[in-house]
Amino acid sequence: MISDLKPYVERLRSSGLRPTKQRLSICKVLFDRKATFHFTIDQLKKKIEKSRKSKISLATVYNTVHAFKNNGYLKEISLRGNKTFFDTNVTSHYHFYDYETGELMDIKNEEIIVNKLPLAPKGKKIKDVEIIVRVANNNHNQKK
Amino acid sequence: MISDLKPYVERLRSSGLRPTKQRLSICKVLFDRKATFHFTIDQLKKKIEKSRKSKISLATVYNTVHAFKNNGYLKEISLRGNKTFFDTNVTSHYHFYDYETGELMDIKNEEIIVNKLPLAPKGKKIKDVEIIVRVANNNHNQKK
DNA sequence: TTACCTGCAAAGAGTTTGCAGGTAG
DNA sequence: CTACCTGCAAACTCTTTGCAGGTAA
Repeated sequence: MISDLKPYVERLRSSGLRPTKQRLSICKVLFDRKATFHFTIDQLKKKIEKSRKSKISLATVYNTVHAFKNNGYLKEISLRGNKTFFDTNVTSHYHFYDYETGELMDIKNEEIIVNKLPLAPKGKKIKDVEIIVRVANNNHNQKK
Repeated sequence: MISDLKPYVERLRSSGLRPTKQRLSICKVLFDRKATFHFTIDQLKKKIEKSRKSKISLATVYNTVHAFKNNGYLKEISLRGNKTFFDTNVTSHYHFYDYETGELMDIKNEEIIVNKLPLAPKGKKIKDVEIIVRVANNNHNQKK
């Protein structure tokens, strides 16, 4: 019943982090899953605490998540508002964002076809293209 | 040399706001221009204060900007990080975002062609599609 | 005169940082 | 043993709110 921790240790090491108990609990919540996981730091912290049945320091969650992001194990998503969202799906894909629920959903890469992209400003290069498709119920009023 | 204030008064009234001196200075900075203006509240406040040569309350800038946004005179832009950006260009268009300078630039609507969009989740309707094309110098390292 | 507005300051929300005691290697 | 890590709390940044005095209609 003990899950194999080697891949987590490896991800931590390659991100420049020592594999500690706390960080292994973070990894379990992040990477031991089939479906994509979209989260804010706060949501992640609560999930980890439920999973390990004890508190974890916010600072530890922050530094681990940021190290994973900087090493390509997590993606940060652009959203309006002042919360930072992360995504365990680091492959190229886009998102639905639901106004009412605040939920993010993946859109498979092949479900959006972009046929023309602009030239980057001179001296610059395109690094990535992010697409957010905002959805709401038909009767939803987008104004606050 | 006195610019015609009528259109500003109208925008304010139609947003449910009384035309006060402070709000007219906000309008001048926002709408008396040819090129698109992308800004954070803080940048806008500084610009207004330079333009009118006296302080303006942050609360006034916030409530006016939010009223304009809710009435379709300003657009809010999705970006990573915890700052809220606004755009005076409310027509359909997309953005370049420069990693190095933190600058936003408009992309004309016709410079991106999207040929396929996913179906919205059932019961939902697509409200808008936001595209951010991130650019950087060729030698830029995206990691922090 | 009444309802709304301004400016200030305090309160909130999210994120980052500093440090003393603890742990991995 | 040394360097790194954890947990806590304080500090920061950005945004929102409450309120007393002021202004538009």
